[in-house]
Amino acid sequence: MPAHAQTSTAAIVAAGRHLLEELGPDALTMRDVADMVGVRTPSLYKRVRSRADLFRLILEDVADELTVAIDAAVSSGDPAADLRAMLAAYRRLAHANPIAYTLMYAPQPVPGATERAERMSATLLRLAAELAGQRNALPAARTIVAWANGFITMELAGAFLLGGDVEQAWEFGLDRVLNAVRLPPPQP
Amino acid sequence: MPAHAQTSTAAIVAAGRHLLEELGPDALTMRDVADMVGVRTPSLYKRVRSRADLFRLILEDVADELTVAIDAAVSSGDPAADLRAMLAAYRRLAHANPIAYTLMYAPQPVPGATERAERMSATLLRLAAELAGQRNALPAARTIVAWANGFITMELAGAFLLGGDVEQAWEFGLDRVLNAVRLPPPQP
DNA sequence: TAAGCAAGGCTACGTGTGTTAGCCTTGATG
DNA sequence: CATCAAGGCTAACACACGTAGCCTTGCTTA
Repeated sequence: MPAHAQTSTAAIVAAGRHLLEELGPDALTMRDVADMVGVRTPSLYKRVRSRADLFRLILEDVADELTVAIDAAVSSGDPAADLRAMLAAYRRLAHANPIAYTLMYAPQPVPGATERAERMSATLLRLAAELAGQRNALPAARTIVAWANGFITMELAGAFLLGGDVEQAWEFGLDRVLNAVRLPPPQP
Repeated sequence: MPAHAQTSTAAIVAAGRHLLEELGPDALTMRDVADMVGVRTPSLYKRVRSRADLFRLILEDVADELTVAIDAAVSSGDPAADLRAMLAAYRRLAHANPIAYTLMYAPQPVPGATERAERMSATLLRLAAELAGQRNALPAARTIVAWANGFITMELAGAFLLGGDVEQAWEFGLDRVLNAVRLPPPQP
């Protein structure tokens, strides 16, 4: 290796993540990232293809953390309890990285989304199968994750504006949704 | 009134909406909007404060359509049936305007979101109260709309990658969630 | 009817950002 | 010791948003 590298892809991604969460997507400029890691702007392009690519790397980084946190939260063996712990961990990380989280479900999905989704889905699918039966595992998992994702997205967007206790609404929804997917289909 | 206006705020918003849905947020440039409505770029600033303001106007426009579509869908008098129709209309409009829809729950919420949310919530809250009782109306409404929003967000982002029938998953979740919010709390 | 006036176009320009081209230093390697 | 490429750098381009300030137009009113 020639001359000592003054930065690294990891440092660039970390700086980008910091700027993104601290000041929002528009404030994530190549200039400011370069300042943070101690090089001039064009040097970033030795590590990162483009600004869009940097966004992709940042979201991958957060997605990786999400996967790890989710898997670490599962332990008890009881599917309902495990799902509660998993979704709590999911929500906690989303709160810690609100902007990146929201961007993960933005239009123009980034390449590599498929693999990411599969990694994140494995544990969920297993638990959903235990809870709702193999036959309904996929729709049950989709119902659960749709509810959780929707709830978190809305609270992060500040869409829960009518007062009331948001925490209570989370518990309410969690109880009801987990219960609902394991019941037989309702009668009209 | 002096010299004939060659464009209008409505035309600008319509052009912006079209560009946004057709080519994505990055392609929504003031230049292209101006071309579409037949004026030069700086003339847009007589009607619109900034590009961010144009985004705001576009999202308001879509939100208004959403509100109208939702209210028009409610008719039968049966709360469950009305909710099904309402959510179907909601989803249909989201599919017709996927990028704008996703942007509505993006970071950095736009001003005016409060009023929008209240307008959109009125019907939902009434139906939720009929279905789940006055006491649980708010958390029930939040559970329903969180599920629907999450489901739609994920399918628009292409996050349902594991195959299976997405339509069936929608029906599955809809049945289960509507049923769940009117039941008494589950026993552990 | 003629003068005034402001809405709403326009051109020209400044600033900031992403990105590329191409050079130079550096230190590990044969 | 000579080579060589990784990884810095400066310079410059393209293009976007946004502002300044002018000019035309046609309604309004004395």
